[in-house]
Amino acid sequence: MNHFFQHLNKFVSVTDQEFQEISTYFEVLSLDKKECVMLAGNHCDTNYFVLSGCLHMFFTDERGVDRTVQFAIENWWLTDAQALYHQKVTDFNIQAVENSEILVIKSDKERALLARFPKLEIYFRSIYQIAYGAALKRMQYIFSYSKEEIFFRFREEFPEFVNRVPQYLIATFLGLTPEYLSKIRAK
Amino acid sequence: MNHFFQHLNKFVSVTDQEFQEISTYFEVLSLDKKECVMLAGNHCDTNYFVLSGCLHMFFTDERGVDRTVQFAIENWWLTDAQALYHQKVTDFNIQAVENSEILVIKSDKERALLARFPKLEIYFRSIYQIAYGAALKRMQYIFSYSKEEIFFRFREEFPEFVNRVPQYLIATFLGLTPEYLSKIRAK
DNA sequence: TGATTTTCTTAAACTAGATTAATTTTTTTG
DNA sequence: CAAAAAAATTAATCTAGTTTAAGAAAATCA
Repeated sequence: MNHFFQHLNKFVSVTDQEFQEISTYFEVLSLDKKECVMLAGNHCDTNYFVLSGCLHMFFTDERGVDRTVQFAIENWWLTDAQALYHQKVTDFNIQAVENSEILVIKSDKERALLARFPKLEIYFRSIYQIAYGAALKRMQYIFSYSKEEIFFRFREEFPEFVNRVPQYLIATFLGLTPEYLSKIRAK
Repeated sequence: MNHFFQHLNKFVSVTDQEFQEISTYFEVLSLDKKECVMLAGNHCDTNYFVLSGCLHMFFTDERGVDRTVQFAIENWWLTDAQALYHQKVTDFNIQAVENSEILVIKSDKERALLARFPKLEIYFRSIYQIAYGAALKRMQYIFSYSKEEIFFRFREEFPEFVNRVPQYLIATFLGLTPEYLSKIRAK
């Protein structure tokens, strides 16, 4: 919970007292590795914040292969932003990569929270702006470089990450097969 | 300008009087086809809103090929969100695909605007949330389908768009070569 | 500790899509 | 309208990365 308080305060000023009230809008949840919090086919009305551990959001493609579209480690928010915004059914799953502690907030609570503390709009605007910028950067990588280069640049930039997460998840996140990733690493 | 007023009012309530004041933060700019408003290598401190026409944001990859990462038509915002947020140099260009009318706002003005009208945080949070959601959806498409399928699905979903924008721009946006796009269309 | 499950590796055959290069069609412009 | 520039097509060649299939290593669990 403390992580979240600190993260909030990077973007807006929140007093201890305010945070006391803010935290009543959330639930804390402990997840075991492989446990899921969001399932394809369900209505998406929840947003998740990672206190510790690691989650990933993935979907199952037409041939039955799981593809990770987003990882989230400490201090990251994760949800199907589109489905959440439009109150639609999602076709993504969110699953714990490691044992994790997360904050959970339903979208009606989130709306109430924002109404009660308008300055948190600034916080969420920043979060989404950063996430959107990162997504465009990722597009740029995918279009710019060969798969081999994408992997090496990714490992360069996020070494802790590559050590922490199973290789085959990294592979689908970067858009290559585990076999090919294994091959290019064997140099 | 009217387009912008209507777009704002889809997300927050803004009176005519308020809008009068809001509009003083913006500049209106007319662009000829092919004209650029953002250039790789420059500091990114501006955000753009398309009133009419069409822009695209692209970068030049290592081999000198231009790659579109984002289109923007009427009622879309466009900028390098990451560079804007961190006040960094951008490596994207923004160029008019057609003759266009756009709104321009510098980031210091944008900050001032948000300070003056806090409810606009809601507007921008929504904009970025939607854009982020769309970016993840696009990742999903790119990883799910063959390039051939990506094109046909894209054309299915945005037919006006495909008719309006040169094919070779669509091609780099979808991550395939103009030659291959031409080939798969020839069926 | 041994058994089971999960993750990673290796190698051969195959193909979607890139590359190259030349030509045609369409659009723009003076 | 003719000339130039921009956009689209075609076809042959080539390769980065996938697929398939099987085995090895590591991690988990009872």
